Amino acid sequence: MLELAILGLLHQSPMHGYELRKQLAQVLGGLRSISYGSLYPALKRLHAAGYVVTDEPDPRAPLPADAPALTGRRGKVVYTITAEGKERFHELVSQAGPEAYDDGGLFGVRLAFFRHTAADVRLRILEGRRRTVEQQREGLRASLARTRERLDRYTLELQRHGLESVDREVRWLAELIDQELTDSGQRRTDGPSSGDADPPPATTPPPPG
Amino acid sequence: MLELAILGLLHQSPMHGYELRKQLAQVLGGLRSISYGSLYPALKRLHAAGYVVTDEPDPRAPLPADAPALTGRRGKVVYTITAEGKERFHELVSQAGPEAYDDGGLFGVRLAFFRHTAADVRLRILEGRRRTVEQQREGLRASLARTRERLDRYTLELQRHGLESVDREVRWLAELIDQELTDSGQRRTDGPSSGDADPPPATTPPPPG
DNA sequence: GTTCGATGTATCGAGACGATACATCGACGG
DNA sequence: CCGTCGATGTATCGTCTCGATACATCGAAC
Repeated sequence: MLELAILGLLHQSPMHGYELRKQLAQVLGGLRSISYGSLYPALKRLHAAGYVVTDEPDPRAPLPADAPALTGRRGKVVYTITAEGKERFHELVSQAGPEAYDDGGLFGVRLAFFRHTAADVRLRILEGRRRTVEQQREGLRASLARTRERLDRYTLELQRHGLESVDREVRWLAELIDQELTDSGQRRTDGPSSGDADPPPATTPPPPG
Repeated sequence: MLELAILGLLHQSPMHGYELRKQLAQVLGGLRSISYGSLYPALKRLHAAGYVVTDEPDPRAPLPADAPALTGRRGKVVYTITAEGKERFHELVSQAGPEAYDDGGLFGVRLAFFRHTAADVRLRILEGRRRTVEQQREGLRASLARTRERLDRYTLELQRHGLESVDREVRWLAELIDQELTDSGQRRTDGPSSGDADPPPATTPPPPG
């Protein structure tokens, strides 16, 4: 999951780990943050896989009193995405299977980089996510109906609030899907409207008919 | 976190790991489930600490072709809470510090066992949680206001939905707090109403005055 | 009588987390 | 001129959780 997020951010511009973490927290909605204990190992993996390069030959060497005169040198490492990394990113961003939406966290990251995702893939992911969450909702509803008598007030409130959250997510997804359909419907009659979304990376499905 | 949940369930009746997992999923609201990879190690820890006992002398011994004739014996393990376990549970359930509400998951578990928690602790936890979530909300609001121009439609929607969720949680918590206050206010004029909540485990703060 | 799904215990490797250590930097005040 | 404070910055450690998986038993359905 981190892999996608990091590549996505580096896709825009090279960055330090520190900056990466801040942007990540921002993209993830401020709730989901990311710890260094996850970030640096992830960067190491990406580096080992050749998806990113660093501007320092070996960031590990602590320059052991050999060249202390060098002012600028103090371990800062800028990570830059490679061609392979970009390829990998587009590969990840084009996956439309259950792995893309079954987990809420990953889905969030996917959504955050939707402007790099083809329109048909976007639609399939949104609909998959909706199915998943709808099933959650039904399970929750059933469980609540079955046990509502035996539950004390607090557990009941907890379940009720959880159910409402899931319900809201379903409605939210429905809105997003509607927007997608509307957009792709009026694709040629009207220029795109909001934000800085890329000109859709092609692969747009033919308008219904 | 698991520790509290497991002890809380075993507090009601002894159980198998399997059953424990199902009940856990139910209590946790159906969204947050728990995997065996967490459950069994947790049980092992609790067993090592003396908080639970098993009905099998050593569940590890696979009876290696020694006594295969024994029909009933097939590794089922029933876990029962001990006196130390109950003590530990009440200790955990009485903590009112930030650790009780800063993490949403743990807070959910705490809420699920609120009927074992003293009224004043309940109130402090609810208010602590509200503060935490309110701060999250403000951070989110500020971040959204600061960056709303630069965000594409999808990221914007993501943030908006996240903010709304947090906002809803704040309102929900406010309702719960109101109920707590109302209840403790009319404590002697009216019998308790809903669910099977235990008669409050004492430690009720004296009515305001 | 056998195949199937629920029940049931258990471990493995991958990876995420919080805490923490360490180092540099600019700014602020004594 | 010095100290220290908070932001920036890299990195690791131990602990925990997860998903996947293996294995075994059981009742019922076919």
